[in-house]
Amino acid sequence: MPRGRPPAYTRDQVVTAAVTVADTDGLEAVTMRRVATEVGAGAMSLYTYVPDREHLIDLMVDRVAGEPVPPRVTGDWRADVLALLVMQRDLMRAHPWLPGVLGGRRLTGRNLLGFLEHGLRALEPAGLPGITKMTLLGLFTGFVASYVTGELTSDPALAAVDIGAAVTSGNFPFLRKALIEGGGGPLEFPAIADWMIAGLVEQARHQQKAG
Amino acid sequence: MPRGRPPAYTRDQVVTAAVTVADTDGLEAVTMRRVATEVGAGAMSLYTYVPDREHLIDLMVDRVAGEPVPPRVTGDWRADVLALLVMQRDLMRAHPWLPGVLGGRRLTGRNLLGFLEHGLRALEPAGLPGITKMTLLGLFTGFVASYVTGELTSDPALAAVDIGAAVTSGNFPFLRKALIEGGGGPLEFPAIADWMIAGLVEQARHQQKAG
DNA sequence: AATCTTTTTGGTACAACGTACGGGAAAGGG
DNA sequence: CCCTTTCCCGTACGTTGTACCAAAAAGATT
Repeated sequence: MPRGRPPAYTRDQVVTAAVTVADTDGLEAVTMRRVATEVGAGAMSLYTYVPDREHLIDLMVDRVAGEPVPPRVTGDWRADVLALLVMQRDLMRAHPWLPGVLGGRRLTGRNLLGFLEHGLRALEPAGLPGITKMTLLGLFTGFVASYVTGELTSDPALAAVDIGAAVTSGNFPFLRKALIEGGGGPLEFPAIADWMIAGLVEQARHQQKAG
Repeated sequence: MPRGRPPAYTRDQVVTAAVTVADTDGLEAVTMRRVATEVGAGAMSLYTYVPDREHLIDLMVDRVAGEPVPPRVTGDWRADVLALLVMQRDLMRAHPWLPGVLGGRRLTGRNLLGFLEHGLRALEPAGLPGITKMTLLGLFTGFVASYVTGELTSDPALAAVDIGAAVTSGNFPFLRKALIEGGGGPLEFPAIADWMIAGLVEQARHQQKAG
């Protein structure tokens, strides 16, 4: 039987509140005080459930990583990995703060490790060293993150450019032309993701043979 | 002739100091007070040269983007873009804070626009709509950033995983196997970057035809 | 020469942040 | 009934970005 005063909240509540705040008001709104208020607790009470803010973000990542149910692995590694990346993309679009916190983050938590496990299982038939498979999965996820970041900035490149400066001065003729001319819808994610998967795996095989 | 009290410092000095601080102590060490101290000015004096910290980071990005001299465009778009990406990678390794701040940032500044211009010029012979070219360049840069982030975390995947938890519990057999088995050197950047460039451009062409 | 106008300097100050500290509260075990 | 353990959370401190303003330093004007 547990001794001492029983907890009034749970770690899950805290993480859930943090994710909700991040989803609605962005990651910078995830302050200890704000999350505590959302939970209904005092600010310092959070530290019973979480060692610090950085760790809380780790938990947020692992939380949302547990939302989607990964599709069955069929044995067709190319299709299986593609399905995984499509899932990752959907996840990042549902939680726009996710791509931004993924870089360089330590992989902790059951769900995140589960993601990795699933990817490794999907890549198994491709026949590569384990470390190489992990490297590839990291590259894939990074690619998805940067693709989604582009998507979320609403119009990948156009909106991100200080158009006035570019077009006014005559110093950027190609940029000027690219901005003026229209055409060319957005690149479809599944197609380019599929290409990436096949291409990088093939590359890894080549380098394996050569090295 | 300029009226009023003459400035004691320059915007360039401020940005240089900020970049130096970021290079040596990381981006989180780039505080207004710290940069001001480095310059030799009072903290609030920085606001004469820079509207706020976020803008200062924009300027830092544009500053380092002006360091390398882009190689000549030869007309072989595949090789030209590859040279550009190799240059980007070197730049990010020299300034490890760079990959982390690139996501979703507005493209401002002569040097950054120059980068884009150079990429567009290199991609010109590939024959694609301007917007598509810009989207591709964004994807390329994102890929380089995530590759370098993996590199800088010292061992792409291995170090990033909480090994103990994975191997101890029997829940992650594939992960366990991947961690135990050795082999497979790191993927060589130029090779996979080259593959990406060729593959994505080809994909974009296909989608252009279909759409 | 004296004053006015314009611009930069940097000290003071404030709100918001993460979080260390510690006293009080709430439970079970003796 | 008290002791031990655990949790709650108010107070407080150091650090952050930056608003505000008086003082300083220059050219322009009289």
